[in-house]
Amino acid sequence: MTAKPARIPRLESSALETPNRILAAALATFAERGFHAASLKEITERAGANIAAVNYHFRSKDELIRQVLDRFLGAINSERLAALDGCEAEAGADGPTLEALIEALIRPMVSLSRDQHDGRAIVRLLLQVRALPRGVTNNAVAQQFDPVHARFINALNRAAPWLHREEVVWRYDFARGAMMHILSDLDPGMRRLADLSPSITAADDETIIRQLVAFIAGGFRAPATPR
Amino acid sequence: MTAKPARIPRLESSALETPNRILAAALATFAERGFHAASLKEITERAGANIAAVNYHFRSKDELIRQVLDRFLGAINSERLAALDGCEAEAGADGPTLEALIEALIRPMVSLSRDQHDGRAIVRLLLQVRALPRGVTNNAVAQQFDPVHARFINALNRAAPWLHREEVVWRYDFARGAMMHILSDLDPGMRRLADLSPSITAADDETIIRQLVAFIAGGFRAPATPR
DNA sequence: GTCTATAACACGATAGAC
DNA sequence: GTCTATCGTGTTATAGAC
Repeated sequence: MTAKPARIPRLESSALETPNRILAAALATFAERGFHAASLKEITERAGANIAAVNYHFRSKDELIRQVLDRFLGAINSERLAALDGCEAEAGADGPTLEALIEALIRPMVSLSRDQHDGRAIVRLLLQVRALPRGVTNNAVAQQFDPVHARFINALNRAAPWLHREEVVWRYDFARGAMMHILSDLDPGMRRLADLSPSITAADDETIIRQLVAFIAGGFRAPATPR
Repeated sequence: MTAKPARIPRLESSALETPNRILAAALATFAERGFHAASLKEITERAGANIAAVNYHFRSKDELIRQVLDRFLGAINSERLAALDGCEAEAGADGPTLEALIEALIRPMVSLSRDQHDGRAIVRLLLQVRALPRGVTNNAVAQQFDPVHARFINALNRAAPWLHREEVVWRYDFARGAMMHILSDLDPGMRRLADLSPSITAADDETIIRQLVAFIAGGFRAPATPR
């Protein structure tokens, strides 16, 4: 048996990081063209990798999709949970206020979707998952979001004791819808629909958050529905 | 010049209605697979037409997309405008209440998206347009919706005089987001995300509308944002 | 107006050299 | 781990017979 040549520990990070570059390129391309229309050719070219690299590092295009969702959705949700932990720690025995909870829910997504390069991409991906339900994407998103939803619903249930738990779930869903909708309106590719009011198109993060919190808190404060 | 043979008025409606059957099949297929992944082959097969029929009756796939959007979005919006006319006629000199306006906005979309076969398809198409902005689809949707938005914003502005017009626009946008989001959660292909609360999944139209109206009206009644 | 046939090309996946 | 080459299949669009 011949001795193998001693393995030199890799210093060239480029090799090890090829999968990361592919993930980043895939995020951008999926967001621009959609999961289906985005081709592995374009993704690998953007990543500076060979077209066969996707099948080597990930098993298939579907696996790449799953890993993109896992990686980039995880980031927002850990921020949201950290914000929730933070406002629960600050709050007294009664728990956080409605406004504090709503802000913990929406601020990470709003600011991510605006100052980070990948932010708008993530919003588009989430909308794609809803617009074109598929097993792969539904499962990846649900796995990332379900624990977050459960914690926020519990906290909101405490902060809005005049509502039954079911009604909290309805309103929590409405809140997320309001947020996702305005974020997609503020997407430059979508501007056409927000043109009704230029002051919205030009709004900064804090204005968006203030408007969202006011509306959502008002929605939660509405009296419980009869029956 | 030789006389043309007298033209017999067409009795076989099948020939004249091929474009209609293609439009219906296209709506369903676009909703299931997305604008890009939906192939003309599948669409024409569903319509019982030949694959070349799309290029004969419509110029291209993009033209087919535009005509599908024009045709099916027009239906909802005329219903919404009719509902708005109706509640403005009933109301006194002060104009309709907030709740009446909100219901005029959401009821047509909610009930269409549930009892009609094409309803869920239209919701998915609208989400697709937001998730993957493209010139063709953006323009078609904007052209259909802009006049409706303008009228509702004016009416809501009257019914919520404690808000500046800009703030009405924000909240109008949030309202539509809440509606679209819950409708997509109730899409059977999407169930996974609404599993948090089985009572939501099983809700009927009136419950959905009642919950939406309560939340949105609460959101509009929230005090104006400082500044 | 409907059909068949085909042109012209893009895709994901993989085998095998390096 | 990276590359080239290729297989098999899918796509839109169109030309031309009926």
